[in-house]
Amino acid sequence: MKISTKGRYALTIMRHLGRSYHEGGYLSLTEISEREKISLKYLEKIMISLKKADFFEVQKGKDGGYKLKVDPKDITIGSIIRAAEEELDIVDCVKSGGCPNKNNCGTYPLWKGLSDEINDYLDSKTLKEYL
Amino acid sequence: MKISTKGRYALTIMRHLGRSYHEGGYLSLTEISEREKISLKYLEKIMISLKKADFFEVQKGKDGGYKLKVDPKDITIGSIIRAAEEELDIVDCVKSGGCPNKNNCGTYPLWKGLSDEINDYLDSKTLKEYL
DNA sequence: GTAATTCCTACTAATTTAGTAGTAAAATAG
DNA sequence: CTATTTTACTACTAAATTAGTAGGAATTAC
Repeated sequence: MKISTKGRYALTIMRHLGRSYHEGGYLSLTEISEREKISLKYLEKIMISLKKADFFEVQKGKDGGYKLKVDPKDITIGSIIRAAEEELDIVDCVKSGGCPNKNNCGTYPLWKGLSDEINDYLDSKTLKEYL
Repeated sequence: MKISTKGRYALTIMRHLGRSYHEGGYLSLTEISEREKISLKYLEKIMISLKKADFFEVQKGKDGGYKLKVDPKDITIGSIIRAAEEELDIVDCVKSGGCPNKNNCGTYPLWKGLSDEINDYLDSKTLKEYL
């Protein structure tokens, strides 16, 4: 049971963006790629997932990049990880539409409880706390 | 981020063993395999991991199998899952000897906190509660 | 001694995660 | 207006992990 590098790199991206939040300019993936020595192509791919969450404004072309449009104090770590990992559920049965037998399953409450625990924890932390 | 079938099947095995705890006899994997429609060979493999935890007495040969030597009320779900999954750590950096830079890492406390949260939750539940 | 069982070693298949490649489209500086 | 920089899109490959299978040796009850 692991948080994938995708999730961890997503947080890395968000931390860079978070740190430049008050400066106002755009930060490009090229820049983050160089600072972190992570391939630009891989960051681009992670960004595709991350964009679902609608955290940023995008500017193409020279001096372009991304900037946060939400204050880091209002972005939870959970929302970042969920966007990046597509699936943050500990077992398939807890996702919506998951198990048709959940009301009759001896272990469903266990996995549901764990899943809630994880999500609550990650939602209790904000990006600001980890800049 | 998922609990693997290995972990879930390990719990399935332990639930069967837990339910027959007070009868005292041995329960074979063949029997569990038939009840649950899970391949015997796969259950055997999972049992190899599970045995590390020293939960049972083993009897080879006819009418043999496994029986718990620890009361289900004293077995935590965490101890089962950790035995089965080899690695219950959310990121590599939290395992012992993990990251050499942990004291200087901006996100180590996040992952460590999450990891502790998960383990504490699973250790707060006993097998008895899920028979 | 035979049937049922665990124990041991090795292998294969399937799935997921990680990472790369190439190009198109947009935006801007100059 | 054009060269450059950047995101956006599509498709692929490689590596690692997870899931599952196969065959037989050792042990035990009857």
